[in-house]
Amino acid sequence: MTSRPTSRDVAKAAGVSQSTVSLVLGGKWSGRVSPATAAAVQDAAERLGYRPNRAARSLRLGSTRTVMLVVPTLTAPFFGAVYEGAARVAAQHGFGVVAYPWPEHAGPADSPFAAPHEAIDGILASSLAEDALSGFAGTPVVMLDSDPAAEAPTVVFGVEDGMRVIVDHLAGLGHRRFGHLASSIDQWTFHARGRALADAVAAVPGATLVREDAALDVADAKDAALRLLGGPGRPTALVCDDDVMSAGAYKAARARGLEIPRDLSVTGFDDVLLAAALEPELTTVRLPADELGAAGMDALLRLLEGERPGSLSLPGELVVRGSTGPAAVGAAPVHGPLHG
Amino acid sequence: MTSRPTSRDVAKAAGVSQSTVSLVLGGKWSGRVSPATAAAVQDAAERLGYRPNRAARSLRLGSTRTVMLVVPTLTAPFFGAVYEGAARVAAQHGFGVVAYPWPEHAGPADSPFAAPHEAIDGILASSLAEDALSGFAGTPVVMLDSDPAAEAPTVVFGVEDGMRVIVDHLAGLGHRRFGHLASSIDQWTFHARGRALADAVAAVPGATLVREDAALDVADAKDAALRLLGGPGRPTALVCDDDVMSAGAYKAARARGLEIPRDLSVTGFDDVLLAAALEPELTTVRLPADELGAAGMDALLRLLEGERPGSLSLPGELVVRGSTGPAAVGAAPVHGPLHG
DNA sequence: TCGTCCTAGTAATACGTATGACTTCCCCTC
DNA sequence: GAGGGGAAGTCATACGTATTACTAGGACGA
Repeated sequence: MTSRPTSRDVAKAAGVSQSTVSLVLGGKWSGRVSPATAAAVQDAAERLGYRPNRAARSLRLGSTRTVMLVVPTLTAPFFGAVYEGAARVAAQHGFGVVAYPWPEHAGPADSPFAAPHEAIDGILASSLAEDALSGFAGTPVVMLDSDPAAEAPTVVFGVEDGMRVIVDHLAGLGHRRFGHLASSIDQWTFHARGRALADAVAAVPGATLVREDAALDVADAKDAALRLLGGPGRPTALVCDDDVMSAGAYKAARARGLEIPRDLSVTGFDDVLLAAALEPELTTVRLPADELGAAGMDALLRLLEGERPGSLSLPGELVVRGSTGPAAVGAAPVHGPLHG
Repeated sequence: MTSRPTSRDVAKAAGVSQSTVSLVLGGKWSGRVSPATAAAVQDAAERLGYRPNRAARSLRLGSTRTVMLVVPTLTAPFFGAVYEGAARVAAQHGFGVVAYPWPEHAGPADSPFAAPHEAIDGILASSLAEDALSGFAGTPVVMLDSDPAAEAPTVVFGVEDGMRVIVDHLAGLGHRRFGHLASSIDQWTFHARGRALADAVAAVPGATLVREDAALDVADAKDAALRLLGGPGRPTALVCDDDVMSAGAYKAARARGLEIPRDLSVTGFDDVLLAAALEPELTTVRLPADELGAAGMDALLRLLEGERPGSLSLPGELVVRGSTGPAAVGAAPVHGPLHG
């Protein structure tokens, strides 16, 4: 036999009918098939190296046991980790995951990838506006790192806590003048980070916050950071929307002759590989991307089974490294402490 | 109608038989169906939003039009880019790509991902030993960045050229004492890089090469680099097996009080985001990972159509940035220039 | 001894598509 | 007017599975 064996081949080998094979291998034979026969079937299946044909099974069951993961890109390690977390959980339930990189600026028709409407049971979409998925109406969706106000169940990071813990850390080091190197990307994640930072700074008596927006790349972030560090009364701490922007902040600091962390503290967000590669190593908030993927897949599988999973928030963790230090004394605000 | 329309629904709406719908939508109706009927069918399909059921089609055709991409991980941007390149080409031919992260040290059974033997038409495997794919015998395979001596068709980078161009660049700057910060990973890619570097250095009159092995992470690379920079007659140029290791080299240089590129030149390999984030920015060889994926997928699709694609080598490109400079005079070999 | 229930299985069918074999119908030629 | 042949479709079937409805044969109680 040159092609793959079917359940009928197994049946013939075991001397039973195809139905029996299906019953046994489906695990639903309690009281329907004798243990001896079941064992014979399993033995035959093993011997022939039988694997159920997935297409046939999908056709019969009306379910592909495949889930689509939509991400802006896979070239960012963050989303790679999301994929791996999601795929791990999916595999435990016999589901496969097909990744679908989809730049946020692209419309539904722009995607170079053929939309596999028909081949999936559900969608896990990361960092995307919900309406980008029009055209998939009717397919169960779970959104990751997106506006929790959306209709679909959502899994996000606890950005508020993350920013608060950063600001607390910096405030504890004496910082009062904060700069925000913000992403100009129109995405819920970054809006949330901006709001969270503003709130956290507002909770620190006497603290000020200035903000510059930039694209998510090193060169552009450097330019924005240069502006932040330009005038008098410059910030003593730069809070960046993500680690890559921090690299730009580093370059700007060097260009201005500022030494990190002596003259300037810098923080990131995400804790990707880059964070530990920088000099000095970057203080940042670690976001467990794989857990995001795993939790999202968990929610999606629940949704597929008819449950209605609630939205969820995952905590980040502050990782203190070498890029943050005490605020220079001379850099403190001239006026004394306010509001006690 | 709440569930998705089938070809039979379209047939009813267009007033024809299901066969006709299949013929028209399959595009094989030249001389079998009148243009008017064909138009009516297409119109009805459009109106109902008909999409062929992929499972049924797969079952009928015996082909899933899905290809598996096996990579060590997706958390490395390099492999994310490979995926995107492969998926782009696949989509143009109506194929989907399911990624399958598989750490090289894991055996076939160790993978947390259920092996979808039955659901794929072919395999694109990156940075893997060929025998890791036992158990997929009979499935067409194309190997990426792997030993071209393998049975399967292969697409690799022209590592020899890459290393030669690095060494030429450095030799042109006066360097003669080279250090190799090598990956300890037992993988064809890195063996090839080691050989290529040795050959390139051997071609430079009076040049020497010392080597240290390390894991592919910043901390371990730093330790190895410290050893390389330890003794007298230390290398004036450090050639690293990849960009991440270069970050370790930077840290070691700083620890030794060496300034890059004044006291020490450093080069990387791959040109990932990190390369441009380092200070100074890293001179490296850019490997077009997406082209690797695209070329590999192209070869695989050919293979699936019965052709026998040959192996292919893709050129890298030297990107000169700030981490390489003239060899310090005092560091030059004591004997004068040889061979003009 | 007959009806009933349980056990251990089998037969038949449907999922939605693609395609080879057929069927009409009509035009054309001799 | 008989026959050939092309155009335009339709019929029937198979892909491999999961599951529902059915059956054969005992065992058992009354």
